[in-house]
Amino acid sequence: MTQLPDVSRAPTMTDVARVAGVSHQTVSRVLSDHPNVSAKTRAAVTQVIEQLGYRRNSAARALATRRTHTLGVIAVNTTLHGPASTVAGVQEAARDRGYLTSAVTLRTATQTALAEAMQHLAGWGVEGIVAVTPQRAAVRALAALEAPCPVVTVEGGHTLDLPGVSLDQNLGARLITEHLLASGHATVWHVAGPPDWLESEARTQGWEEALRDAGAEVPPLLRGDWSPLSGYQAGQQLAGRVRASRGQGAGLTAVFVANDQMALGVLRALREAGLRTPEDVAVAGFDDIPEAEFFPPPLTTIRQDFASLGRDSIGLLLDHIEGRTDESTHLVVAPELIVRASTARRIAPPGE
Amino acid sequence: MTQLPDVSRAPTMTDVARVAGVSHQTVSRVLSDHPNVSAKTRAAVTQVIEQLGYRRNSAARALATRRTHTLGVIAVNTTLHGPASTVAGVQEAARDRGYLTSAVTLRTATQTALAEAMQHLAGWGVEGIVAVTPQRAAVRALAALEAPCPVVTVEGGHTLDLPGVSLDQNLGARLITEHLLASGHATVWHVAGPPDWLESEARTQGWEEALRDAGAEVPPLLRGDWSPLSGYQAGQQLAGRVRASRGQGAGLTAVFVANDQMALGVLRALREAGLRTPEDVAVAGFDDIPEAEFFPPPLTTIRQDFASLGRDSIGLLLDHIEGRTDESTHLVVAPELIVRASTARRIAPPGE
DNA sequence: TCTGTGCTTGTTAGCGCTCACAATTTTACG
DNA sequence: CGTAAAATTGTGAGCGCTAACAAGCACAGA
Repeated sequence: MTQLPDVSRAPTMTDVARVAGVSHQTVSRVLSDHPNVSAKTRAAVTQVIEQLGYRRNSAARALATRRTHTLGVIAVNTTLHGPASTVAGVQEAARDRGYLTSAVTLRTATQTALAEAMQHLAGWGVEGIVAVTPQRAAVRALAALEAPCPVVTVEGGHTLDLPGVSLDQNLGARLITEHLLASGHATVWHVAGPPDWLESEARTQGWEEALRDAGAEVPPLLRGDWSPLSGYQAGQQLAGRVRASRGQGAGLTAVFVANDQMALGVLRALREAGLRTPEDVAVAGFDDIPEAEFFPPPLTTIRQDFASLGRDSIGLLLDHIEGRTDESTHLVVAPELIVRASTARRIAPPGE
Repeated sequence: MTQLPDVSRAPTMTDVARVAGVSHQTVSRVLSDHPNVSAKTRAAVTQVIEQLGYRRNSAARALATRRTHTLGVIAVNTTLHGPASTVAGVQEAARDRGYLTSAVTLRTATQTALAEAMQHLAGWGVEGIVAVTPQRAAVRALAALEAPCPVVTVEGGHTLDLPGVSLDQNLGARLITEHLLASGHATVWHVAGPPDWLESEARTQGWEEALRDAGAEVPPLLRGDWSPLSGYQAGQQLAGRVRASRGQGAGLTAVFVANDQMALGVLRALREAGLRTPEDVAVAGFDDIPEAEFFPPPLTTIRQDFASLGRDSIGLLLDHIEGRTDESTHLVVAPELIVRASTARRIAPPGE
């Protein structure tokens, strides 16, 4: 019934104020939940806002407050499960905290590409950047760059003094290894990921430490490149060793594979070699990809909580932006061991 | 040597103007490549911009031009290869065209979730939205919503009158099917994806059409859910049929699987059943995921050019935003057949 | 020399919002 | 009741930029 202002463009705060019979500032107060507004006024304004379909202009707001409330995400390889989930987690967390995120996906993390991505984001006035950079080279390139805003890494390790958050890969590997040792295996073999990846290195380290702590023999390392094929090839080598090691001291009865995809390849190679899992060789993975539960047999693995990884990275970033902390902090998220059929307990260790 | 203005905050256009001895408007002209600026002035201004490290304030620009140059992306299931690549393609294309993108990832494409995502994006004044919604239900929900800006769908089919762009799934399926028929197979079996997915339906349709056009028998349909496990199960059924159909008219010698992941499962089931690929049964997939080339054997499949899918969707969206077209258009991207070892030509069709 | 045309530059007024402050009303309490 | 304190509301300026217009200048042709 009230007369509407010009329909040709989106209503402004002043339009709302005029219709509600208050000042534009009062409208602003209502919108930002300022305490000193009477309930009656607040209700009236809210009603007019609804009625006009008013929506705050974020550009004007950003100009006046000098805050864009926008964050940038730089990620490499977002087509893989891990990075893709992490980016999704970051975006969700940022959205919950009232920030807009914009993601830039890089094919390769060269310094040039990283610099360009930063320029792009800086041009839009992002207040902070989350960099999902699991490779050592990428983190190094990132650290060398002078950023126009705070930068937080995810899965970037804590070798350099960039603040960041990562999963406790080391602990995850220990959990897996200890679980296998506790299940009655004399030692645990390991198929690692590529050397430049921080995740890969930490998992290898955790595995080795767990073995040493338990006084178990440390078998030679096999290496893959995260792909199922490389796991398959490693699996073939392992199958050969199983036969060779039969009846000897610490036989090959358990394998910790650095990710689930490679584990898939290992499982298949073992199966083709006539070895049963877990009866002959127990196999564990890392990541808990959605398919892992349906592997033959269902895979024991480490679950990574990407949502909380995202939440923590955003929390850390906002701490820096809003000046709650100056030091470069490093948060670590605890992983969770998921035990499935591929590592069922050995009832009676045979032939030892 | 020139005196720098207050360092405590980022330099503004006026700062640049003062140092360069021109008006702020001239600086603005240089920045927006306006033709009527003398070479000398342009050079001087450019140099000062460099020197001060000046960067245009996008919020102020957006406020003055009433253009945010921001686009939204709404996607479901971005942890899968297809959607993840598509989103990356969209983001890259938008960036090339000078737009900022912000992505919202949904777990499930309910109408509520879609509406919330739109509200979020609308709050930041996005000028358009790209929705990556491969499920029929999601497109329907989207069409029912009244959007605050132009919306373009990717892989949303052209059933409803939303403009969009999609891969020619039908053609892809035909290419695969015709390739198999041309290789000497009497007919081609099919493992389809879940029924609610538009991609799945179009692939099934293309397969069926190609068979009918060639006058080939249309075998019963098997169905999976995109996962390797479901492919494995379908593969087991297929293996059973192979034995049953030996020596009969149109035997089971070729299978078109609706995506590469399921094809992986099929390959394994066939292998376990003692059947060789491609000698006994040829297998083809769809998507060309990075692993497909390394499957045992390397998989014949359909490559989807996600980058051009992204580029086209952004092109279409900007056409709508900038008023170059009013009608809802639907673009279709042609797929590419990648022939690999899994469908090697049959030299002499045995036993027929 | 004068006028007209095109090129180059400067001036002014907002875009829609928030901040700091001022003005007004209400409430509290001696 | 009166007055101080608190709560509520309004006013003006300005965030950094672009659009529209105005002004200055050089150069051509009459």
